Amino acid sequence: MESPALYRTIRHQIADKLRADVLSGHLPAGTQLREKALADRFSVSRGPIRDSLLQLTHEGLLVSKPNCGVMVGRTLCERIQPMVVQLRRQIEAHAVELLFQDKIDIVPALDEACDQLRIACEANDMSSVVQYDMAFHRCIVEGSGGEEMVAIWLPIVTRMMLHYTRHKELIESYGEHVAIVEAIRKGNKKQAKRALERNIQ
Amino acid sequence: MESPALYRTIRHQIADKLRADVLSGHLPAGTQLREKALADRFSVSRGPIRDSLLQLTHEGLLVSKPNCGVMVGRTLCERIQPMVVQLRRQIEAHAVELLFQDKIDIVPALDEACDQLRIACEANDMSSVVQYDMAFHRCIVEGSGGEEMVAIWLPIVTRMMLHYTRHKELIESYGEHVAIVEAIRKGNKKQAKRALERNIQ
DNA sequence: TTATTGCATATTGTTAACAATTTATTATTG
DNA sequence: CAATAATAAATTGTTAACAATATGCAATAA
Repeated sequence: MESPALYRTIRHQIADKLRADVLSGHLPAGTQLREKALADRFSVSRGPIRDSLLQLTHEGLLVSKPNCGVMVGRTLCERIQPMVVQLRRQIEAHAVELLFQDKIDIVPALDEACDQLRIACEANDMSSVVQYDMAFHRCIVEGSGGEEMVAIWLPIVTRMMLHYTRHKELIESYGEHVAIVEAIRKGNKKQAKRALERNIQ
Repeated sequence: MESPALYRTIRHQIADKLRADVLSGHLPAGTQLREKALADRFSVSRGPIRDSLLQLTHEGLLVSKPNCGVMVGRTLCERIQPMVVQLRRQIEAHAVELLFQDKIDIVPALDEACDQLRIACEANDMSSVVQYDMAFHRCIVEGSGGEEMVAIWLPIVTRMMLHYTRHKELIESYGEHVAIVEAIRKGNKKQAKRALERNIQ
């Protein structure tokens, strides 16, 4: 899900763990997170914990109140939800456009993400499902537009992923992603965009 | 530019000052920022400085390399620039749609922002120009979709604002914003969207 | 009984010292 | 002289203690 060079800093590892906990629904909306408790749990001091909480707050998973700490954010406001879906579709469609335009091959990376997604789906491991679902789409965005494009895409997709309960059967999600990678493999741009649009809702 | 309750935490004040320095071009791209130097300059310890740098890194103004510190980011990659402009136009157009739909009145706030923008333009104070230009558009976005919409909009507009050198004459920028607020005041939705689109490029 | 005030507790904000890592310099060797 | 290795300086990462702020509870008054 992250850069190839494995995490160096503690804050990244902690942020990843907390992110998975929030996105998988293991930490319900409204849950208060205490710095001291987290510091004890991860066996570090409050410094790196604060860094992680600050990061997740910026990602939109946590909401902060000065001097009062942070809590897990609520699901995306319905008022702007349609616009958010539209923006994400547009970004990823544009990403596909760039990939085809510059003949960038990300199929191996997508296959890898798909495999991990399938394993997570079969194991009913929500935390991993969310992680690899995002990793799949991140491949597309990062491959086409680099970190700068990811930075714009991330706050949007993160908020959409807050409480991932769209699919009755997780394996359906896997199928949708297979369809996307197959279209890209065939070089069928239009079909790839359609498959993406179907997956993003 | 921020919430009505004036800043309580040091990191917010420092982040605001540094943000203005970067966006106005006072700190050129590639400039290395040292925690110790900033701590001395603002007469605080490195703790709040680190928080501020982390925040600005997430906003896209700074780029970080672990164990090596942060530096001022480069201007937006041309490859994705057209998409970014398109996304921002779409967000703010949607914001106008919501404002009209729910009859939310933000004209007084826009007038206020316009006044401050005019003063900054006349004084040729780039730092303030950028600040109040963003504040103007933030009124529209926050008024229609709240903090959640701002969080999605901010990474986009921040990257567009990196090195604000579009206008030969700053006062032209002021005029464009007056046109926007006048259209909204008249209740002319279409004209408001057109004026926004002209301003966003 | 209900609301309010004051106090005790808990939590975050800040600081300064220490540890680990990176960068720059200098010495050494082919 | 060029390239490399060892060393020194500077910088970031982390920790723990202290200060400021907010929360919860009990005592008091209306």
